[in-house]
Amino acid sequence: MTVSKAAGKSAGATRARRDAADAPPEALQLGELSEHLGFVLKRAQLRVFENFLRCVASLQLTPAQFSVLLLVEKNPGRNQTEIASTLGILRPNFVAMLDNLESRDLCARIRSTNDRRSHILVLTDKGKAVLTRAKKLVASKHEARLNDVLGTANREALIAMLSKIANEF
Amino acid sequence: MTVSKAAGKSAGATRARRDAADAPPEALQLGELSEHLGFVLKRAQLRVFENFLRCVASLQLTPAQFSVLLLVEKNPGRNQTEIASTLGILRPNFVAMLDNLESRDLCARIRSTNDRRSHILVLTDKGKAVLTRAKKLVASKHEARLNDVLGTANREALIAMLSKIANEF
DNA sequence: GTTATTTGATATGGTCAATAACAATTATCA
DNA sequence: TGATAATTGTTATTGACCATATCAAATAAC
Repeated sequence: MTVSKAAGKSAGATRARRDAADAPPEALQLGELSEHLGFVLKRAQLRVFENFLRCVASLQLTPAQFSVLLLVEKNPGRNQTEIASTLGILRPNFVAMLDNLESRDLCARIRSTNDRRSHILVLTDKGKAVLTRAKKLVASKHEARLNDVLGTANREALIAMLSKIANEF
Repeated sequence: MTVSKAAGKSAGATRARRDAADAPPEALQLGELSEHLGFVLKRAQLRVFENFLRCVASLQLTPAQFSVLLLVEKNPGRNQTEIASTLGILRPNFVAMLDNLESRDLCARIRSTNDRRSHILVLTDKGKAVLTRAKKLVASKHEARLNDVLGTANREALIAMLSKIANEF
Protein backbone atom coordinates (compact mmCIF):
# COMPACT_ATOMS: atom_id res chain seq x y z
CA MET A 1 0.00 0.00 0.00
CA THR A 2 2.94 2.34 0.40
CA VAL A 3 5.28 1.39 -2.41
CA SER A 4 3.51 2.63 -5.48
CA LYS A 5 5.20 5.22 -7.61
CA ALA A 6 3.44 8.43 -8.49
CA ALA A 7 3.23 8.67 -12.27
CA GLY A 8 6.35 10.39 -13.62
CA LYS A 9 7.31 11.68 -10.22
CA SER A 10 9.92 9.16 -9.12
CA ALA A 11 13.59 10.11 -9.36
CA GLY A 12 14.81 6.70 -10.45
CA ALA A 13 13.37 5.58 -13.76
CA THR A 14 12.57 1.91 -13.11
CA ARG A 15 12.72 1.78 -9.34
CA ALA A 16 10.09 -0.11 -7.40
CA ARG A 17 10.58 1.51 -4.01
CA ARG A 18 11.07 4.98 -2.64
CA ASP A 19 14.39 6.24 -1.31
CA ALA A 20 14.32 7.51 2.24
CA ALA A 21 14.45 11.02 0.83
CA ASP A 22 11.49 10.50 -1.49
CA ALA A 23 8.20 12.12 -0.73
CA PRO A 24 5.54 9.83 0.74
CA PRO A 25 3.14 8.39 -1.81
CA GLU A 26 0.38 10.80 -2.60
CA ALA A 27 -3.06 10.07 -1.30
CA LEU A 28 -5.55 9.26 -3.99
CA GLN A 29 -7.76 12.09 -5.18
CA LEU A 30 -11.45 11.48 -4.65
CA GLY A 31 -12.26 14.18 -7.19
CA GLU A 32 -15.89 14.34 -8.26
CA LEU A 33 -16.69 11.45 -5.98
CA SER A 34 -16.91 13.62 -2.88
CA GLU A 35 -19.65 15.68 -4.54
CA HIS A 36 -21.85 12.72 -5.34
CA LEU A 37 -24.74 12.30 -2.95
CA GLY A 38 -24.76 8.52 -2.93
CA PHE A 39 -21.09 8.31 -2.09
CA VAL A 40 -21.09 10.62 0.92
CA LEU A 41 -24.46 9.30 2.04
CA LYS A 42 -23.27 5.71 2.14
CA ARG A 43 -20.04 6.58 3.91
CA ALA A 44 -21.83 8.69 6.49
CA GLN A 45 -24.33 5.92 7.10
CA LEU A 46 -21.58 3.37 7.72
CA ARG A 47 -19.88 5.67 10.22
CA VAL A 48 -23.12 6.43 12.03
CA PHE A 49 -24.03 2.74 12.34
CA GLU A 50 -20.53 1.95 13.63
CA ASN A 51 -20.88 4.65 16.23
CA PHE A 52 -24.36 3.46 17.21
CA LEU A 53 -23.10 -0.08 17.76
CA ARG A 54 -20.29 1.18 19.99
CA CYS A 55 -22.64 3.39 22.00
CA VAL A 56 -25.09 0.61 22.83
CA ALA A 57 -22.55 -2.22 22.87
CA SER A 58 -23.34 -2.93 26.52
CA LEU A 59 -26.93 -3.78 25.52
CA GLN A 60 -26.03 -5.75 22.40
CA LEU A 61 -28.52 -3.94 20.19
CA THR A 62 -28.18 -3.30 16.47
CA PRO A 63 -29.80 -0.26 14.86
CA ALA A 64 -32.45 -2.53 13.35
CA GLN A 65 -33.25 -4.17 16.69
CA PHE A 66 -33.45 -0.78 18.37
CA SER A 67 -35.90 0.34 15.69
CA VAL A 68 -38.10 -2.69 16.26
CA LEU A 69 -38.22 -2.13 20.03
CA LEU A 70 -39.02 1.56 19.57
CA LEU A 71 -41.77 0.84 17.06
CA VAL A 72 -43.37 -1.90 19.16
CA GLU A 73 -43.35 0.39 22.19
CA LYS A 74 -44.95 3.21 20.24
CA ASN A 75 -47.52 0.94 18.56
CA PRO A 76 -48.74 -1.69 21.00
CA GLY A 77 -51.07 -4.34 19.66
CA ARG A 78 -49.75 -4.46 16.12
CA ASN A 79 -48.78 -7.66 14.39
CA GLN A 80 -45.57 -8.80 12.72
CA THR A 81 -46.59 -7.79 9.20
CA GLU A 82 -47.40 -4.25 10.26
CA ILE A 83 -44.25 -3.69 12.28
CA ALA A 84 -42.01 -5.25 9.65
CA SER A 85 -43.46 -3.42 6.66
CA THR A 86 -43.27 -0.08 8.45
CA LEU A 87 -39.55 -0.65 8.89
CA GLY A 88 -39.09 -1.85 5.31
CA ILE A 89 -38.32 -5.37 6.51
CA LEU A 90 -39.83 -8.23 4.54
CA ARG A 91 -41.93 -10.60 6.57
CA PRO A 92 -39.73 -13.66 6.03
CA ASN A 93 -36.65 -11.76 7.18
CA PHE A 94 -38.46 -10.46 10.23
CA VAL A 95 -39.02 -13.93 11.66
CA ALA A 96 -35.40 -14.58 12.65
CA MET A 97 -35.12 -11.07 14.03
CA LEU A 98 -38.09 -11.63 16.31
CA ASP A 99 -36.81 -15.09 17.26
CA ASN A 100 -33.69 -13.34 18.49
CA LEU A 101 -35.49 -10.63 20.46
CA GLU A 102 -37.92 -13.15 21.92
CA SER A 103 -35.14 -15.56 22.93
CA ARG A 104 -33.55 -12.69 24.84
CA ASP A 105 -36.90 -11.96 26.51
CA LEU A 106 -37.08 -8.44 25.11
CA CYS A 107 -40.21 -8.98 23.05
CA ALA A 108 -43.09 -11.45 22.99
CA ARG A 109 -45.43 -12.81 20.33
CA ILE A 110 -49.04 -13.19 21.46
CA ARG A 111 -51.63 -14.94 19.35
CA SER A 112 -54.38 -12.47 18.57
CA THR A 113 -57.83 -13.48 19.82
CA ASN A 114 -59.40 -11.52 16.98
CA ASP A 115 -57.43 -13.08 14.17
CA ARG A 116 -55.73 -16.24 15.18
CA ARG A 117 -53.38 -16.09 12.20
CA SER A 118 -51.55 -13.08 13.53
CA HIS A 119 -49.09 -12.48 16.33
CA ILE A 120 -49.48 -9.34 18.37
CA LEU A 121 -46.13 -7.94 19.44
CA VAL A 122 -45.43 -6.51 22.86
CA LEU A 123 -42.36 -5.56 24.85
CA THR A 124 -41.62 -7.61 27.91
CA ASP A 125 -40.74 -5.87 31.17
CA LYS A 126 -37.12 -6.60 30.42
CA GLY A 127 -37.61 -5.26 26.91
CA LYS A 128 -39.01 -2.02 28.28
CA ALA A 129 -36.13 -1.68 30.69
CA VAL A 130 -33.52 -2.37 28.03
CA LEU A 131 -35.17 0.08 25.64
CA THR A 132 -35.15 2.78 28.31
CA ARG A 133 -31.46 2.24 28.90
CA ALA A 134 -30.80 2.15 25.16
CA LYS A 135 -32.58 5.45 24.61
CA LYS A 136 -30.43 7.07 27.28
CA LEU A 137 -27.22 5.71 25.78
CA VAL A 138 -28.21 6.77 22.27
CA ALA A 139 -29.16 10.28 23.40
CA SER A 140 -26.16 10.88 25.62
CA LYS A 141 -23.47 9.25 23.51
CA HIS A 142 -24.66 8.83 19.93
CA GLU A 143 -26.92 11.74 19.07
CA ALA A 144 -24.90 14.01 21.33
CA ARG A 145 -21.87 13.27 19.19
CA LEU A 146 -23.78 14.52 16.18
CA ASN A 147 -24.50 17.79 17.98
CA ASP A 148 -20.79 18.15 18.71
CA VAL A 149 -19.91 17.69 15.05
CA LEU A 150 -22.65 19.74 13.42
CA GLY A 151 -24.29 21.89 16.06
CA THR A 152 -27.93 21.65 17.06
CA ALA A 153 -29.36 23.79 14.29
CA ASN A 154 -27.51 21.94 11.56
CA ARG A 155 -28.44 18.63 13.16
CA GLU A 156 -32.12 19.43 12.85
CA ALA A 157 -31.71 20.67 9.29
CA LEU A 158 -29.88 17.48 8.36
CA ILE A 159 -32.58 15.22 9.78
CA ALA A 160 -35.23 17.24 7.96
CA MET A 161 -33.41 16.99 4.63
CA LEU A 162 -32.80 13.26 4.99
CA SER A 163 -36.46 12.70 5.85
CA LYS A 164 -37.45 14.66 2.79
CA ILE A 165 -35.19 12.53 0.63
CA ALA A 166 -36.49 9.33 2.19
CA ASN A 167 -40.08 10.40 1.56
CA GLU A 168 -39.96 12.31 -1.71
CA PHE A 169 -37.04 11.07 -3.74
CA MET B 1 -51.95 -5.88 6.56
CA THR B 2 -55.29 -4.08 6.70
CA VAL B 3 -57.32 -6.05 9.18
CA SER B 4 -55.72 -5.23 12.48
CA LYS B 5 -57.82 -3.60 15.13
CA ALA B 6 -56.72 -0.41 16.86
CA ALA B 7 -56.49 -1.06 20.58
CA GLY B 8 -59.86 -0.44 22.19
CA LYS B 9 -61.20 1.35 19.16
CA SER B 10 -63.31 -1.32 17.51
CA ALA B 11 -67.08 -1.24 17.97
CA GLY B 12 -67.53 -5.00 18.14
CA ALA B 13 -65.73 -6.61 21.04
CA THR B 14 -64.26 -9.74 19.50
CA ARG B 15 -64.50 -8.95 15.80
CA ALA B 16 -61.67 -9.77 13.46
CA ARG B 17 -62.58 -7.51 10.54
CA ARG B 18 -63.83 -4.00 10.06
CA ASP B 19 -67.37 -3.20 9.01
CA ALA B 20 -67.72 -1.16 5.85
CA ALA B 21 -68.47 1.87 8.02
CA ASP B 22 -65.37 1.47 10.20
CA ALA B 23 -62.49 3.88 9.89
CA PRO B 24 -59.49 2.59 7.91
CA PRO B 25 -56.75 1.08 10.07
CA GLU B 26 -54.47 3.71 11.44
CA ALA B 27 -50.98 4.00 10.06
CA LEU B 28 -48.28 3.10 12.52
CA GLN B 29 -46.64 5.94 14.36
CA LEU B 30 -42.91 6.22 13.79
CA GLY B 31 -42.59 8.39 16.90
CA GLU B 32 -39.04 9.00 18.06
CA LEU B 33 -37.74 6.91 15.20
CA SER B 34 -38.03 9.72 12.66
CA GLU B 35 -35.71 11.86 14.82
CA HIS B 36 -32.95 9.27 14.97
CA LEU B 37 -30.08 9.99 12.62
CA GLY B 38 -29.31 6.39 11.73
CA PHE B 39 -32.90 5.64 10.80
CA VAL B 40 -33.43 8.53 8.40
CA LEU B 41 -29.89 8.19 7.07
CA LYS B 42 -30.34 4.54 6.16
CA ARG B 43 -33.71 5.12 4.55
CA ALA B 44 -32.44 8.06 2.55
CA GLN B 45 -29.46 6.04 1.38
CA LEU B 46 -31.65 3.20 0.16
CA ARG B 47 -33.84 5.61 -1.81
CA VAL B 48 -30.85 7.37 -3.33
CA PHE B 49 -29.23 4.11 -4.43
CA GLU B 50 -32.54 2.94 -5.94
CA ASN B 51 -32.79 6.18 -7.87
CA PHE B 52 -29.18 5.95 -9.00
CA LEU B 53 -29.72 2.45 -10.36
CA ARG B 54 -32.77 3.59 -12.31
CA CYS B 55 -30.96 6.62 -13.73
CA VAL B 56 -28.02 4.64 -15.10
CA ALA B 57 -29.95 1.44 -15.84
CA SER B 58 -29.11 1.74 -19.53
CA LEU B 59 -25.40 1.44 -18.68
CA GLN B 60 -25.82 -1.34 -16.11
CA LEU B 61 -23.69 0.38 -13.48
CA THR B 62 -24.06 0.09 -9.74
CA PRO B 63 -23.04 2.96 -7.45
CA ALA B 64 -19.96 0.97 -6.43
CA GLN B 65 -18.93 0.31 -10.03
CA PHE B 66 -19.45 3.97 -10.90
CA SER B 67 -17.20 4.91 -7.97
CA VAL B 68 -14.46 2.59 -9.18
CA LEU B 69 -14.54 4.00 -12.71
CA LEU B 70 -14.49 7.58 -11.41
CA LEU B 71 -11.60 6.86 -9.07
CA VAL B 72 -9.54 5.05 -11.70
CA GLU B 73 -10.09 7.89 -14.13
CA LYS B 74 -9.03 10.47 -11.55
CA ASN B 75 -6.01 8.43 -10.38
CA PRO B 76 -4.36 6.74 -13.35
CA GLY B 77 -1.51 4.37 -12.58
CA ARG B 78 -2.69 3.17 -9.19
CA ASN B 79 -2.98 -0.47 -8.25
CA GLN B 80 -5.85 -2.58 -6.95
CA THR B 81 -4.96 -2.19 -3.28
CA GLU B 82 -4.91 1.57 -3.49
CA ILE B 83 -8.16 1.94 -5.40
CA ALA B 84 -9.97 -0.60 -3.25
CA SER B 85 -8.83 0.75 0.11
CA THR B 86 -9.73 4.30 -0.88
CA LEU B 87 -13.27 3.12 -1.50
CA GLY B 88 -13.39 1.06 1.68
CA ILE B 89 -13.50 -2.17 -0.31
CA LEU B 90 -11.45 -5.07 1.00
CA ARG B 91 -8.95 -6.45 -1.46
CA PRO B 92 -10.48 -9.93 -1.65
CA ASN B 93 -13.88 -8.47 -2.47
CA PHE B 94 -12.42 -6.15 -5.07
CA VAL B 95 -11.20 -9.01 -7.24
CA ALA B 96 -14.63 -10.12 -8.43
CA MET B 97 -15.66 -6.53 -8.96
CA LEU B 98 -12.70 -5.94 -11.25
CA ASP B 99 -13.29 -9.27 -13.00
CA ASN B 100 -16.74 -7.94 -13.86
CA LEU B 101 -15.55 -4.54 -15.11
CA GLU B 102 -12.71 -6.14 -17.06
CA SER B 103 -14.98 -8.76 -18.65
CA ARG B 104 -17.16 -5.89 -19.89
CA ASP B 105 -14.06 -4.16 -21.28
CA LEU B 106 -14.56 -1.09 -19.10
CA CYS B 107 -11.32 -1.44 -17.16
CA ALA B 108 -8.01 -3.24 -17.61
CA ARG B 109 -5.38 -4.68 -15.29
CA ILE B 110 -1.82 -4.05 -16.42
CA ARG B 111 1.16 -5.69 -14.72
CA SER B 112 3.36 -2.96 -13.33
CA THR B 113 6.89 -2.93 -14.74
CA ASN B 114 8.15 -1.41 -11.49
CA ASP B 115 6.58 -3.93 -9.15
CA ARG B 116 5.51 -7.08 -10.90
CA ARG B 117 3.27 -8.07 -8.01
CA SER B 118 0.85 -5.27 -8.63
CA HIS B 119 -1.77 -4.55 -11.25
CA ILE B 120 -2.06 -1.00 -12.53
CA LEU B 121 -5.65 -0.09 -13.28
CA VAL B 122 -6.69 1.91 -16.32
CA LEU B 123 -9.94 2.66 -18.10
CA THR B 124 -10.32 1.23 -21.57
CA ASP B 125 -11.61 3.47 -24.35
CA LYS B 126 -15.00 1.88 -23.88
CA GLY B 127 -14.70 2.46 -20.14
CA LYS B 128 -13.99 6.14 -20.71
CA ALA B 129 -16.95 6.45 -23.05
CA VAL B 130 -19.29 4.65 -20.65
CA LEU B 131 -18.10 6.77 -17.75
CA THR B 132 -18.72 9.95 -19.73
CA ARG B 133 -22.25 8.84 -20.52
CA ALA B 134 -22.78 7.77 -16.90
CA LYS B 135 -21.68 11.16 -15.60
CA LYS B 136 -24.17 12.88 -17.87
CA LEU B 137 -27.01 10.61 -16.80
CA VAL B 138 -26.16 11.02 -13.12
CA ALA B 139 -25.95 14.81 -13.41
CA SER B 140 -29.07 15.28 -15.51
CA LYS B 141 -31.33 12.72 -13.88
CA HIS B 142 -30.00 11.75 -10.46
CA GLU B 143 -28.33 14.79 -8.92
CA ALA B 144 -30.82 17.06 -10.66
CA ARG B 145 -33.60 15.26 -8.81
CA LEU B 146 -31.88 16.18 -5.55
CA ASN B 147 -31.89 19.83 -6.55
CA ASP B 148 -35.60 19.62 -7.27
CA VAL B 149 -36.29 18.17 -3.84
CA LEU B 150 -33.96 20.31 -1.73
CA GLY B 151 -32.85 23.29 -3.79
CA THR B 152 -29.26 23.99 -4.74
CA ALA B 153 -28.21 25.71 -1.53
CA ASN B 154 -29.59 22.96 0.67
CA ARG B 155 -28.08 20.34 -1.60
CA GLU B 156 -24.61 21.76 -1.03
CA ALA B 157 -25.19 22.08 2.70
CA LEU B 158 -26.33 18.47 2.86
CA ILE B 159 -23.28 17.17 1.02
CA ALA B 160 -21.04 19.22 3.31
CA MET B 161 -22.68 17.87 6.46
CA LEU B 162 -22.56 14.28 5.27
CA SER B 163 -18.90 14.65 4.39
CA LYS B 164 -18.23 16.04 7.83
CA ILE B 165 -19.98 13.07 9.42
CA ALA B 166 -18.10 10.62 7.19
CA ASN B 167 -14.79 12.21 8.14
CA GLU B 168 -15.21 13.28 11.75
CA PHE B 169 -17.79 11.06 13.37
C1' DG C 1 20.95 -15.02 1.16
C1' DT C 2 17.54 -15.86 4.39
C1' DT C 3 13.43 -14.02 6.38
C1' DA C 4 9.58 -10.91 6.45
C1' DT C 5 6.30 -8.16 3.91
C1' DT C 6 3.30 -6.98 0.12
C1' DT C 7 0.08 -7.92 -3.90
C1' DG C 8 -3.49 -10.17 -6.06
C1' DA C 9 -6.18 -14.18 -5.60
C1' DT C 10 -8.96 -18.15 -3.56
C1' DA C 11 -11.80 -20.21 -0.24
C1' DT C 12 -14.99 -19.68 3.20
C1' DG C 13 -18.37 -17.97 6.47
C1' DG C 14 -21.59 -14.39 8.12
C1' DT C 15 -25.15 -11.04 7.61
C1' DC C 16 -28.90 -9.15 4.88
C1' DA C 17 -32.27 -8.82 1.29
C1' DA C 18 -35.56 -11.03 -1.94
C1' DT C 19 -38.65 -14.74 -3.88
C1' DA C 20 -41.39 -18.94 -3.81
C1' DA C 21 -44.04 -21.97 -1.37
C1' DC C 22 -46.68 -24.02 2.63
C1' DA C 23 -50.09 -24.74 6.70
C1' DA C 24 -53.39 -22.47 9.37
C1' DT C 25 -56.77 -19.18 9.45
C1' DT C 26 -59.95 -15.90 7.70
C1' DA C 27 -62.49 -13.45 3.81
C1' DT C 28 -65.46 -13.61 -0.18
C1' DC C 29 -69.41 -14.83 -2.44
C1' DA C 30 -72.22 -17.90 -5.31
C1' DT D 1 -73.92 -23.00 3.79
C1' DG D 2 -69.79 -24.40 1.17
C1' DA D 3 -66.19 -23.72 -2.31
C1' DT D 4 -62.57 -20.55 -3.49
C1' DA D 5 -59.46 -16.76 -2.68
C1' DA D 6 -56.59 -14.05 0.34
C1' DT D 7 -53.76 -13.27 4.51
C1' DT D 8 -50.36 -14.45 8.43
C1' DG D 9 -46.40 -16.38 10.00
C1' DT D 10 -43.02 -19.54 8.57
C1' DT D 11 -39.45 -22.29 5.99
C1' DA D 12 -36.30 -22.90 2.35
C1' DT D 13 -33.40 -20.98 -0.87
C1' DT D 14 -30.86 -17.74 -3.47
C1' DG D 15 -27.86 -13.82 -4.39
C1' DA D 16 -25.44 -9.63 -2.87
C1' DC D 17 -22.09 -7.88 0.38
C1' DC D 18 -18.72 -7.97 4.01
C1' DA D 19 -14.94 -10.04 6.61
C1' DT D 20 -11.06 -13.33 7.82
C1' DA D 21 -7.52 -16.67 6.86
C1' DT D 22 -4.46 -18.35 3.62
C1' DC D 23 -1.55 -18.89 -0.60
C1' DA D 24 1.94 -18.12 -4.49
C1' DA D 25 4.64 -14.75 -6.61
C1' DA D 26 7.35 -10.87 -6.07
C1' DT D 27 9.76 -7.65 -3.41
C1' DA D 28 11.83 -5.59 0.95
C1' DA D 29 14.80 -5.78 4.79
C1' DC D 30 18.43 -7.33 7.44
